[in-house]
Amino acid sequence: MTASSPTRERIVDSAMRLFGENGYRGTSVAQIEEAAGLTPGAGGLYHHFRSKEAVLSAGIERHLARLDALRDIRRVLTDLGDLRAELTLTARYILAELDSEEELLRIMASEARSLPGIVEVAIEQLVSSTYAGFAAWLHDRAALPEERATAVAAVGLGSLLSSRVLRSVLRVTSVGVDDDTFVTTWVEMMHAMLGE
Amino acid sequence: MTASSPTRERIVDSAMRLFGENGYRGTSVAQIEEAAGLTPGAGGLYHHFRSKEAVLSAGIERHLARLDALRDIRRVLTDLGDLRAELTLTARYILAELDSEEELLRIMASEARSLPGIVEVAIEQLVSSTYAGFAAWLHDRAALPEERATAVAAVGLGSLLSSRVLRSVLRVTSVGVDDDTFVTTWVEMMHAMLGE
Amino acid sequence: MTASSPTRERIVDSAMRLFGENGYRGTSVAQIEEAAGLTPGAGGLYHHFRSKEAVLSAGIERHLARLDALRDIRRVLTDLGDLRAELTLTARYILAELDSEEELLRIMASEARSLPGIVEVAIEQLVSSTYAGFAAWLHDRAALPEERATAVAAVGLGSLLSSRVLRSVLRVTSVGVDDDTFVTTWVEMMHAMLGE
Amino acid sequence: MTASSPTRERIVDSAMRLFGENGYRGTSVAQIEEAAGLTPGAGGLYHHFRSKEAVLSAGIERHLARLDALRDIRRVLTDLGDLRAELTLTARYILAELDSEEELLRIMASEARSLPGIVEVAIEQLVSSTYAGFAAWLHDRAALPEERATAVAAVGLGSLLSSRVLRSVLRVTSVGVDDDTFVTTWVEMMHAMLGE
DNA sequence: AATGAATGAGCTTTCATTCAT
DNA sequence: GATGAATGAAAGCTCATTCAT
Repeated sequence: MTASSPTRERIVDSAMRLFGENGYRGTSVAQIEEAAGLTPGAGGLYHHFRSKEAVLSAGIERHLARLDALRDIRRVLTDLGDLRAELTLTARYILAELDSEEELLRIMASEARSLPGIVEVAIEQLVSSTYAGFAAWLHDRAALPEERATAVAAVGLGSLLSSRVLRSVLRVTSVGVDDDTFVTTWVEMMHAMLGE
Repeated sequence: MTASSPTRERIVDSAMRLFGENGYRGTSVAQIEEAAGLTPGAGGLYHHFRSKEAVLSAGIERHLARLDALRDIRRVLTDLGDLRAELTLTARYILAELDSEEELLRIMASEARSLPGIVEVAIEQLVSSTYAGFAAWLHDRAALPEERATAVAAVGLGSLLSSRVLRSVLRVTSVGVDDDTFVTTWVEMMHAMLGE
Repeated sequence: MTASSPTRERIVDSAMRLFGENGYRGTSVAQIEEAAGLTPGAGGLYHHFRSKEAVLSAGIERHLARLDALRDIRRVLTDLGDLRAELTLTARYILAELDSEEELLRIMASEARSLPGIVEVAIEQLVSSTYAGFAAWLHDRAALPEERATAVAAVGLGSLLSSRVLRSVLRVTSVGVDDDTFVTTWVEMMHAMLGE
Repeated sequence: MTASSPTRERIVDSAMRLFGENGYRGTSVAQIEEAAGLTPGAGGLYHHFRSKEAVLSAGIERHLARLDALRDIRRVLTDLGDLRAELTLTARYILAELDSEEELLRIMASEARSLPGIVEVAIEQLVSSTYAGFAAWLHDRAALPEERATAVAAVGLGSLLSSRVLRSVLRVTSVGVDDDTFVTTWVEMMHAMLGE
C-alpha cells in the first residue's frame, strides 16, 4: 500500500487505459493485473489498492493533478495583441488538452452515472473551472459583461468539447471537417461574435 | 418472439429506462423483468427476445424510427424569411429532440465502446445525418459553399450537442447559462458568422 | 426465495449438518450446494437464500421452533408424586433434548463470538428459558425460595449441560461414566439437596 | 525458527488472544503480525513458525505447561480437616483456573472439530486429568468407592465447567446467580452427597 | 530478523441463459 | 406466455505462504 512503486504505477496506467477502452464495469481486476504484468486473478492488485474503485480514484486524481494548469486557462492566454491569434491558440490548446485526457473523458462519459462519488467530483472540477476560466478571460480581454461572457463561453467551449466527445466518446470518426478547418471556423465565429 | 405484444413493449420501455439510468452492464435481466411486471430471474424476457443485447437493439431501433424526422432536418426549417427566426427555431428544435432522446444519448455515451456493433450504427446514422442535414440547409439557405457549410455545421451543432451531453451524460448541473440565453447567444453567433 | 421447497429444506439440512461438523466459516457455500444435490459453486443456493448467513438463520430458527416445547419445561414435569422419579425424568428429558440438538449446540459453541447477531439470540432464548423454567419448577415443586431455586437450577442444569458440551463440543469421548450412572448420581445429588 | 525470542513470544500472545476473540479461522496471519508489532502481510511470522497452525500449537502447549499444576489437583486439596472448607477451596480453585484459561477454553470450544489433531490432544489431557484427579481425591478423602467417585466427580466438575462454558464460550451473561452463591450451593450439594 | 511483493487457491456472490412444467 | 429451478462462468476479494532483498 505504498504511495508509489513501479508496480503501482503500472496498475494505474493499465487500469485507466482499460477503463477508457472497455469501461469500468467492463474491465476486470484480473485484466488489470495481467496488463500490469501480475498474475491475473491472484489479487496482486490488492497489495497496492484497497479496491478496484481505489484504482480508479488514484487514476482520476493523477489526471486532475496534471490538469491543474488547464484550470487557470488565462495563464495560457497571454496578450498577443491579436484577438484572432489568441483565440486560435485557445482552441488548439483546449483541443490538445482534451486529446491528452481522452482516457479521462471516456471514463467520465461512461461512468458518470454509475460511479457518482469519485467521477462526479472530477467532472465538476474539470468542466466548471474550464468554463469559468474562459468566461473570465472573455470578460477581461474582450470586455464582455459578465453574463454575456458566461453565455459566449458556454457556446464556444461547447463546440470544442463536442468535437472530442464525438470522436473519443461516441466514436464518430468524422463529421466531414478536419481539425484545422474546425479551428479556423471556430475562431471566425468567436471573432465575429466578439466584434472588432 | 412475436414481433410486438404488450409485454414486449413493456420490456423495451423498462430496459431502455434502466439502461439510461444504470448503464447496460449495470442493468440485470432480472431487473428488467421485474420492471416489466414479470417475475425477476424467471427468464420471461427470453420469450420475447433472444438475448439482453437484442432488447437493447430493439430499443435503439425504436428510438431511431422515431428520429427519422430529425434526419431530414430541412423539413422543419421552412422559409420564414427571417434567418434569425429560422436559426432560433432550429436550435430549439434540436435541443428538444436531444432532450426527448436523453435515454438514447446516455446509452450511446456509456456503451459506444463496450457494445460496438449495435450502438455504433445508431450513432453513425443519427449524428451523421443530422450534421449533413444542417450543412445542406446552410448551403441552400445561406448560400455557403459546401465545405464551409460543413464546417459551420460542425461548429454550430457541436455547441448544441455539448449542452445536452454535459447535462444528460456528464451530469453537469449548470455552466451558468439558462437555455433561453444559450439559444439567443448561439443564434447571434451563427448569424454573425453567416453574415448578412 | 419460496418459503419452503424440497431443495430449500435440503439446503438447510445439509448446511446445519456441515456447520455442526466443520463450523460456519469452515463450510463453503459450494459444499452446501453439493451436499444438497446442486452443482457446487453454481450459486443455486442463492435462489433460495439471500446469503450464507440467511441459511444459518433459517436453520437456527427451525431448531428453535422445535425447541418451543423445552422452553416450558414444567409441562414435562407433571406431578408423579415421587420427587426422585420426577428428577430422573427431567434429567433424561434434558439430555435427550440436548442430544437431538447436538448440531445447534456445536454451532452455538463455535460461532457464538464470530456471528453475534443470529446466534446470540438463539442462545439467550434457549439457555435462559431452560434455566428459568427449571428454577420455577424447583420453586413450585420443592418449595425452594426463589433465589435458592435459581442457584440450585444453575448448579444442577450445569452438570447436565456439561456432559453434552464435553461430548458434542469438546469431543471428549468419556470421563469414565456412562449415561445411566450419570443420571442416577445426578438425581441422588439433587435429591440430597432438596431434602426429603 | 528459534525456540524462543521476544518476537516469538509476542506472536504467540497476540495469536492466542485473537484466536480466543475471533476464532482460528477468523484470525488472519496478517492480523497476528500486526498485533505482534510486525508489518502485516509481510510474512514475518514465518521466521518463527512453520505455519499458522504451528502458532496455535505453541500457544496451546504453553497453556498446557502452565496447567500442569491443575493436573495434580490433589496438591491443592491438602487436608483442612473440614470437608466443606476443602470443597469450597476446590470450587474456587477450579473456577479461577478456568477463568485464567478463558482463551484456551474458547479456542477448544471453537476449534475442537475443525482442527482435530492439535486441539484434541490438549482437551484430552486437560479434562481427563482434572476429572481423574478430582475422582481420586474423592476416593481418598471421602472414602467413595472408585466407580462412585468417578460418577460424583463427573457430576460435580460438570457444574463448574458449565458455569464457565456458558460465560466464556456461549457468552451467556448470567443465569441469575453470582459466583459466591454458585460456589456455596455447589459445596452444599457436594457435601449433601458425600454424606457427613 | 524483517519487509515488499507476489502467487495459487479459495471464498461469497452475481448473472445471462436454459428448460421442464 | 410465464414460472421455479438450475447451471456455467465469471466477478471482486482474502489469505496462507514463499522469496529476494
